[in-house]
Amino acid sequence: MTEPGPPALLRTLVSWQTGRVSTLGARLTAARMPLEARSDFAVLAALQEYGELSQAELGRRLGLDRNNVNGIVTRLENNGHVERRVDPADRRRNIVDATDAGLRYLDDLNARALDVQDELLIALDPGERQQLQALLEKVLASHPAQPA
Amino acid sequence: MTEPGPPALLRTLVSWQTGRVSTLGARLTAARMPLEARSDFAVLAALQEYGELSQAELGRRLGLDRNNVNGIVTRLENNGHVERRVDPADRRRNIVDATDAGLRYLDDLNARALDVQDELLIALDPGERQQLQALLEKVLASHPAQPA
DNA sequence: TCAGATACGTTGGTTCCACCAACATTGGTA
DNA sequence: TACCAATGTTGGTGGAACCAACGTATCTGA
Repeated sequence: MTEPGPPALLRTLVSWQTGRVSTLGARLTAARMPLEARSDFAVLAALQEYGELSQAELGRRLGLDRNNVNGIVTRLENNGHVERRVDPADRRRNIVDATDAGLRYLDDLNARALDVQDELLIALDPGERQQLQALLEKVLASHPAQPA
Repeated sequence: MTEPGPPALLRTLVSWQTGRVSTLGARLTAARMPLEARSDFAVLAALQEYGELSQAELGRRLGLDRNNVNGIVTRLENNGHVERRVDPADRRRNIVDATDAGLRYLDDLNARALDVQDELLIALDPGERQQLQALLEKVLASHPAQPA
């Protein structure tokens, strides 16, 4: 029987592998929530951990560029998950802060994200999951998160 | 000074990490070749390793759906990297095969892909790279490559 | 045998995301 | 003061994963 696996040139290419795993994650995510919720999750997680931030700073911390941050924040604002106001100390900036509803929304999204994670990594034992996460973190830490 | 790192909720989420690493890989790739070459690379790698395949089988082995395979094969055909003919044994199928020029193109793309890989994984020693690759492979192997 | 289900390729369209370009406003600096 | 940099905003491009529908060809089972 023909093994329908990917060719070796791809199987050994981390940049290809991560793309596939990421797509798998998106697919599992889509089964539980609208796909756009992933951006919401990232922004709300940053606001929860760091408190209020400007849009540009959100972009820098999350690796998103400021064009996209704008759209995400607008969506969150329309849904009451976030408040946006001009920074009186620097009127170029918009200060973004999570609302209570936003934090509840975050908790919900986080629970679903952990479910996805479990399903995605079903083949790995806890030690391997920890290893994988640490290696990916190391890779990311070595590259500046460029966009602003 | 404020550490501009991503929040812990994301840093520990493999599905988010892989997305970021994949984006980094795409960025490094884009610096060396047109982005669309990544699809070309995948298809040509499969043809080199397995020989001629139908479009549907290409999709199954690579995890692409047949709509996108069609576009990629058309592009490769227009550039003389691939030949496409109807399977006489099953006239529903198109048999796709790499040309000599296509295989040379593949070698070129592969060399660049390995350069990208080196730059992407600069923070990992050879043992860690091997570990990361093996863990990702294990994750992928546990999930059926769905599209056709 | 033949009628229905299935597989394949193709076209056309949607959504998400990364990215680029340009602009007005505001703040910092030489 | 004159210049430059940062910010938010709008509008647009391209890649990739999807979904829907269609015609053609093959297979299956009644």
